Amino acid sequence: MKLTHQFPKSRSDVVAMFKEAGITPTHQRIKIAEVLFSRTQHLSAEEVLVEVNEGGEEVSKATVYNTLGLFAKHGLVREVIVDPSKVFYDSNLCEHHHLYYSDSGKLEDITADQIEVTKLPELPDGIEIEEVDVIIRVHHS
Amino acid sequence: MKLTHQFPKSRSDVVAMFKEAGITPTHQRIKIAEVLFSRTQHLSAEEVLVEVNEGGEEVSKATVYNTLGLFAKHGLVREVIVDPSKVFYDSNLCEHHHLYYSDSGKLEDITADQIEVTKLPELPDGIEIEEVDVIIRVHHS
DNA sequence: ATCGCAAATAGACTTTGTCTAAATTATGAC
DNA sequence: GTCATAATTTAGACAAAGTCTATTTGCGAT
Repeated sequence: MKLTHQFPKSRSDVVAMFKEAGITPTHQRIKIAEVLFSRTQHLSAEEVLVEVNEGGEEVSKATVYNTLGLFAKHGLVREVIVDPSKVFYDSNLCEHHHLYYSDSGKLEDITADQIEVTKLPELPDGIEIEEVDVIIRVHHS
Repeated sequence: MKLTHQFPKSRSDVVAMFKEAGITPTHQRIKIAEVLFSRTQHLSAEEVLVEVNEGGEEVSKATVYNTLGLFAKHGLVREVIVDPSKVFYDSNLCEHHHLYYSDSGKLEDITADQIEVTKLPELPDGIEIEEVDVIIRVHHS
């Protein structure tokens, strides 16, 4: 198991991640990463904004959005699109899928070994797979 | 193959669908359904609004949103959540999955026989599956 | 130290979607 | 048919997520 899959990540873990990804470790980015990687979780941008600003320091909305986008671009977090009203940022870096409770809006991880996708379609030349998302939408009966 | 899987659907097909679902067939709902079921396609609410109002008659924004939500609730269309900025309404009633081009925003169907999900996780008691979505996110390389 | 550039910021703006209160239309009883 | 009632539609105000712009800040290289 890689260091980058341990939780919570310390400030130095985060900075090491940034270095590996070629991301300049600014104060704000480190703060946001510390919030995200305190444990495996799914946070919306708004939730990150609130949590980051709970202490005294201020991080602006624009920076939170920019930074989450930057992290996603570099594979440090995963954007999970299940709720039409907002994007979730998932700090779980292991391969996995999602269980979405449409009645409560809650999102849970499903480890990769619990789902098997055995057949995928042939794709045209020049088309590259980014990700195969499996989302199980459930509700309380 | 059921009648309800033929495209395009005529006005009377649409009215029959409504009857079966217990939906009052108003003028506006019929118009919206005719647009949706002219062929298998993925339309956003905005696109439906524009298309519906291309002729002379007017259907309001609120009605389009209400109606699409109503159709989705009764299983006449499927909400596809792949793009964080808008919901797609899918008129394809057969079981299938999706291919999403993240660079162009284009959405394509993948027939059910092209993907095999052979293993699903055990779910807690009292939890009911609504839908298993498989989304293959791709881009041009 | 300072120059230059990347990053951060406030706040206006856009877009998607929701809500409300009023007007219209359909429905059922008679 | 006509009335009362309920369902549906509507315009426009509103809300929330996210983007954009112009300005400021601050770090890295020299």
